[in-house]
Amino acid sequence: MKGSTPTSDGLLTRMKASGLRLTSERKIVAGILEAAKEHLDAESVYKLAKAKDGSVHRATVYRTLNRLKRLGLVDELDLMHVSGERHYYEIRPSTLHIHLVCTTCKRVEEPDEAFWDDLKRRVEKENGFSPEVVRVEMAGTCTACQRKRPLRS
Amino acid sequence: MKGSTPTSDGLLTRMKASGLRLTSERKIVAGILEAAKEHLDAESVYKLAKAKDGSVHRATVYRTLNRLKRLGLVDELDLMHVSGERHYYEIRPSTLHIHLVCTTCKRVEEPDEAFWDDLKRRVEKENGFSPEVVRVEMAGTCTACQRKRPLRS
DNA sequence: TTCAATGCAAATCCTTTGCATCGTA
DNA sequence: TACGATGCAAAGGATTTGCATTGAA
Repeated sequence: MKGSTPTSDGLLTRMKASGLRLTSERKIVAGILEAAKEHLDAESVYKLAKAKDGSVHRATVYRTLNRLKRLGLVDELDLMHVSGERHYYEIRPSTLHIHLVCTTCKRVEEPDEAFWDDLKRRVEKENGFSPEVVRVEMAGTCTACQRKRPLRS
Repeated sequence: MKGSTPTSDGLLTRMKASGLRLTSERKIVAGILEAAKEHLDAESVYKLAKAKDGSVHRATVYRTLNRLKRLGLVDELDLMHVSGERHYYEIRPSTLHIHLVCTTCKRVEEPDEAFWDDLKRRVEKENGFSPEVVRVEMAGTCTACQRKRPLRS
């Protein structure tokens, strides 16, 4: 995750702009999503929230994640199920998600967005499709794991 | 879905090659996946299977989909949750999925794979990552819906 | 003050599992 | 024939919902 690179305007600001009431529970959830250094599933968000304030209820976390998702402020990912059936939440980075998931070490890289413009232009030109949100997920082998296992085992 | 374009070798053939027993239930499920003209979730596959043979049990369908998924013969998609929380199953086309999901009419286009090589080469060169399976999902507006609503409503 | 958001607990939905039986290889 | 696959029913886990209460705007 880019996690600590605070996403543009701050999630809270955008939540407010979307007309959401900024309750203390929502502030906690937003904080967790912004600080996340790895992808978190709903249960993990709940546990972290509960650790900050024992009174936060699971249902509230689910409701909040759902609302954020429906507002398009947060996205739900499965990371191609490379490491299980869980679903992960992350702040919508802009319009583009790129995840390179290593099937060996399970680590997730998020490269820079160099080819986005190409991709977008191409799809617009060739398919007449105007993309708003783009998700690119690749499962494969990362540099480190390629070195460890240079030939097929 | 490309559905009716029978995927390379036929799913059944590849199931057999993977060492699976070809029971009548599995043949039914394979047939449904191959014939599908749209993306199907587990429940839909079950209903279609049940329609073909009333004795097919839901658990069998789930078990079969799971096994196919773990074998890499079938992929599970969420299509960016554009039209709900369901998960969809499709035969793994090769190594590449491209889905353009229209947020207005919910239709899913699957363009040809022109930019795949570029994308792959780029990721290999710039990130040292060697992709095996690639999923590109874009949510946006399709040609038809752009015409219907040329400016932002 | 008002209406959205929360906590709580029950309900629901989806998926998985244990076990006896069946059928493919 | 043997062992993997199925049907069935029950368990399990994740997520949602109704309702009374709380609290942000």
